[in-house]
Amino acid sequence: MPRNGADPRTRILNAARTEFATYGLAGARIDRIAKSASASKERLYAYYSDKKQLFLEVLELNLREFASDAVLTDHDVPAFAGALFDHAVQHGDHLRMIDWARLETDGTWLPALEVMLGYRDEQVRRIRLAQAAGRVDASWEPAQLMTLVFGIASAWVHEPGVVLTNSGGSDSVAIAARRANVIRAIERLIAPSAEPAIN
Amino acid sequence: MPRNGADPRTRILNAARTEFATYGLAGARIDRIAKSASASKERLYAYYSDKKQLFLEVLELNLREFASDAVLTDHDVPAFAGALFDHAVQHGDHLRMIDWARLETDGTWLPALEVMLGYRDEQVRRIRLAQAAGRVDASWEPAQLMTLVFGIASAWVHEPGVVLTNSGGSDSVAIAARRANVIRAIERLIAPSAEPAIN
DNA sequence: AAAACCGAACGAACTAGTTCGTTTTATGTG
DNA sequence: CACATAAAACGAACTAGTTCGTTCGGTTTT
Repeated sequence: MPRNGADPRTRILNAARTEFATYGLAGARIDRIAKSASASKERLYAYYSDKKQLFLEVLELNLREFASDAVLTDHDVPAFAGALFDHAVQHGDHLRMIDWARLETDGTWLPALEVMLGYRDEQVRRIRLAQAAGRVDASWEPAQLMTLVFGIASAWVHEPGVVLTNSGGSDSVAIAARRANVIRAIERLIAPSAEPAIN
Repeated sequence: MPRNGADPRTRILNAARTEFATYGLAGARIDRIAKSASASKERLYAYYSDKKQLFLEVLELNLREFASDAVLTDHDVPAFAGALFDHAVQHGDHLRMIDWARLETDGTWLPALEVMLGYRDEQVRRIRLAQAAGRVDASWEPAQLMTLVFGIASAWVHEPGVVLTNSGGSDSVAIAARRANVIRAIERLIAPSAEPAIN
């Protein structure tokens, strides 16, 4: 855990990332972060004013990486969903942080999430383009479809049974199967057809 | 909040339900529960040995209500998804509790979740029946489809953008639109023989 | 009278954040 | 290269506040 050649500031930030992702804002321990970063609390508070601010810094960082990692390109929504799924698998921390932020929040903070909103709106815009290109059924309301894609890509992260028991396994075979199911689900969702209209 | 004519034990349990759903295990305050239940801490610890045990009691109760509320019947998976969605809307607490339990857990507890596993397995079995009845595409692996249905039905609960900002509104019109989208998504998923089964 | 209940106080353990003396590292100068 | 000086970092103790769980005398209910 201590393998961090970087300067204390980054060491602390990295330690905070796993600490907050694991225990949340309330459950995280400042001393544990400092120790795991091989740094002193004195340094921690020299760089970050607050426990909460450090938490928000981590959250924003995660959201930023998330946003730059999974982007809808070439009107290819299934591939986009696949990228979302892969990101969720490889960076489980990011999803956890988002959940922590959602649960531990009064609704009274907007600092980091403009990142998320900008990202979301951009992808929604691209869904609209994919619809114009005939790659996605036009009867979907873009923003709603976006939410569905997110929900499907992260279904295995939030599913109560699998998740609470650690059952279902995390071996690469099972993961590949899930990924294939995600792709297939999305393909079925977006397949253009002669269906009635919306809302 | 304090209007509870019941005996202290149930008053405490009810207060604990909203407290834990709101703040989680670590964030919940015993004094707040007691006060909100118009009971004394002395009574609380007379009935419940532990903060954690009270939390688990609440969780199990929620899972039980959840399991009896949304059941797959008549091979009608879209209706099942609708029921899941409705339950998520009307009992947001239950979903939050599940998320809290997932996040705040080391993986070292099985007390309450046998409820969830039994429920899950039963619904999976019914999906299999729906497939046999030709109402659901047989090429889906039942358990995987189950997870997808859950993910779709609760997509708006977990979607980062909507959820972190409280945007998107919770008016009945928006909710109805979401519900319709859930149904439509499921219908597209399960539609039999959309794929090349050759012949 | 006995049991259930309240209210208030208390102890012990934790924890965020601060302070301060000491040590290490970086930097510049002769 | 040697050396001085300042900034950066460490470590450990300390403050102040919070919170779980307990205890106990008094009050209401049965």
